[in-house]
Amino acid sequence: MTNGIVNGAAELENQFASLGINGTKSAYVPPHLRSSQRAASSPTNLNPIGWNDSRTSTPPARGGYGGRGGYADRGASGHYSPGPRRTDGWSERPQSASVGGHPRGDSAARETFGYGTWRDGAHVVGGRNMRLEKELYGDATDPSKQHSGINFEKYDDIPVEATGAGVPEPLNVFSSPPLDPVLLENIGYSRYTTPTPVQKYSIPIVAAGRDLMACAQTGSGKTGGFLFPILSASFTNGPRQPPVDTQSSYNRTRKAYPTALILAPTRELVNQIHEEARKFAYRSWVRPAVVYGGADINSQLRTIERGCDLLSATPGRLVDLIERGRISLANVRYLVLDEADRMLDMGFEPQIRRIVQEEDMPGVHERQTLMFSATFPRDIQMLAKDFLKDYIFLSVGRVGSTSENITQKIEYVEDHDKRSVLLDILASQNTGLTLIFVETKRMADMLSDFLLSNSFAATSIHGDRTQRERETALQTFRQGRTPIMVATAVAARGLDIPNVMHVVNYDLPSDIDDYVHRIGRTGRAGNTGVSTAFFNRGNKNIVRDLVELLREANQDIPPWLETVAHESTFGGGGYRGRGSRGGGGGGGRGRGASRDYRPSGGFHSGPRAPSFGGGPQIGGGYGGGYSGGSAGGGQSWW
DNA sequence: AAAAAAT
Repeated sequence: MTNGIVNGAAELENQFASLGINGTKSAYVPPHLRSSQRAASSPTNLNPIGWNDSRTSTPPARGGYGGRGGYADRGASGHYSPGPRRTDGWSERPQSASVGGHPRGDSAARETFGYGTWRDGAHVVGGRNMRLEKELYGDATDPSKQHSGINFEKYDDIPVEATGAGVPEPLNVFSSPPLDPVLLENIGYSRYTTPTPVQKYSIPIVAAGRDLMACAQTGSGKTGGFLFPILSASFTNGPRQPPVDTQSSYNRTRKAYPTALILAPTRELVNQIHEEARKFAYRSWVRPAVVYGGADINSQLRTIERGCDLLSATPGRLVDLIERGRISLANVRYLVLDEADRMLDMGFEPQIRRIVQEEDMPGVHERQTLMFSATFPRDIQMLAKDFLKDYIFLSVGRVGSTSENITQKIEYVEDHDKRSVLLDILASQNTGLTLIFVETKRMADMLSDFLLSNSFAATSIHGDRTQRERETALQTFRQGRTPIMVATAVAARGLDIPNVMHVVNYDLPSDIDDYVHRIGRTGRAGNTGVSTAFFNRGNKNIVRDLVELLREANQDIPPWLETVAHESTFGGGGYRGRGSRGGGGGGGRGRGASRDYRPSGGFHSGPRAPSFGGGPQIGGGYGGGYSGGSAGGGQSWW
């Protein structure tokens, strides 16, 4: 219900207390008083040789931060917009600290306005910047900033299985160690109180230097699950020395050498990850950056010039920038593949393999690799085999559907009745955001036009809209200015939009995993949500999985739906398999496939991880049985 | 079949 969004300083204090920031001994010391202390007392060289970064050892080397207009020129949509125009174009040089003529162009000012640096083997933490804090974290009343970091009591029920050799103990509170104190503060500002199950495991796993393969859905806190340990280690270890690049001596343009690379399938998703990264990198030396297609490449080039330590990217644009010689992966120490199954579905495998295996990225033993995927079919297993080493497999139970905080309704609606039924639904509710999923881009346009013409403030998001339109749509939806958004699959996964009260599957997907992801846009952060699906004869292919899912989630199942499920199971027309990927063997099934196929440590085969959720597991469910197949003329119930 | 993603 109430998701515990905090208000006021008292509450914030509580949170700090629960974060262990007060420590066991002394009272809370405000960060701006602590930073000098820390810098002074921090051990001079914790790091292996080669981690000291010449770029940051002289203050102006990262030029541009003070010289730009500061943070204000980051658009409200969250991505960087071009800073004030420079007359000298690209040729900003270290000594031109005052380039742009901004009054805050000196290094001291730079470090006190929310940005830290790394100097002489020590982390020099930046001072607080209230304006930036408000932008990053909002305040307790800003609904568009509310986040699922809060109120995770519900999440304690979510089963987690960690398998592999030497699984470290999970971490039950955010604490230092293992987390860097600066990160802990930022977690506090973000009003995260308790690690989610995936974070409880991923933090110690990554902190121990291990690779990770995690089957977890969005809403499980997996973004924090990889950002926290990566940023924490980065804060502590400092930057890496960029390799000597022969080009740079005669090339005026600088090349970016990120130490962490995060790949994700959609532009909005990388943007969202980037925004999270900005929150947690606050006041540290780490400069998060983001690149994706559809946006002006030149402004992206300028922003990565200003710092690109943790890069979130869609594969296509990243390859482009590598080809242009503007990004090198030689310094990558952490690689994250988010929504890996989705990326393969979208045909990114060649580009991903190119990025990971055919460019200058360090090999699997020289980096840490984390893969996140909702499912673990054969092709993801292959990817894991190639990209990971001796990884720990983490399986996190389904969040949205099994935790029962989403009420799922299935309505029988013929196609030609959908519009009017939708109007009825929208008219009968008055608060919260409604997200409507359709199958085609054309339908998304048509439906949002229709809603607008019926005086509903609606917008739409799909791949044929310009990136600017997409971002505007998302923004106005988040803010509640257009509380209805019609979306295609582009918005099905990963997007974290607080306060989505209702998800309408105007068109049902044919893949149950897509359905799970879609309804997972509501009921987040322990809130309750409602989902309504319009079902008709065109959706027979999902009915069996759907009924099974509803049953698992203790939802009411309309009797007619049971009938359809029964008919489609035994009456022929059996829907086989799940689309393109996977192929048989161990992996085929969506939910059943999210398990470690490796044996304990060695390399025999056979599933090992205990299962949860009660669904059929590998080899069960679909495999045998009714292979009768699609022909079998069995007539359906209608 | 559609969607997404580099131009």
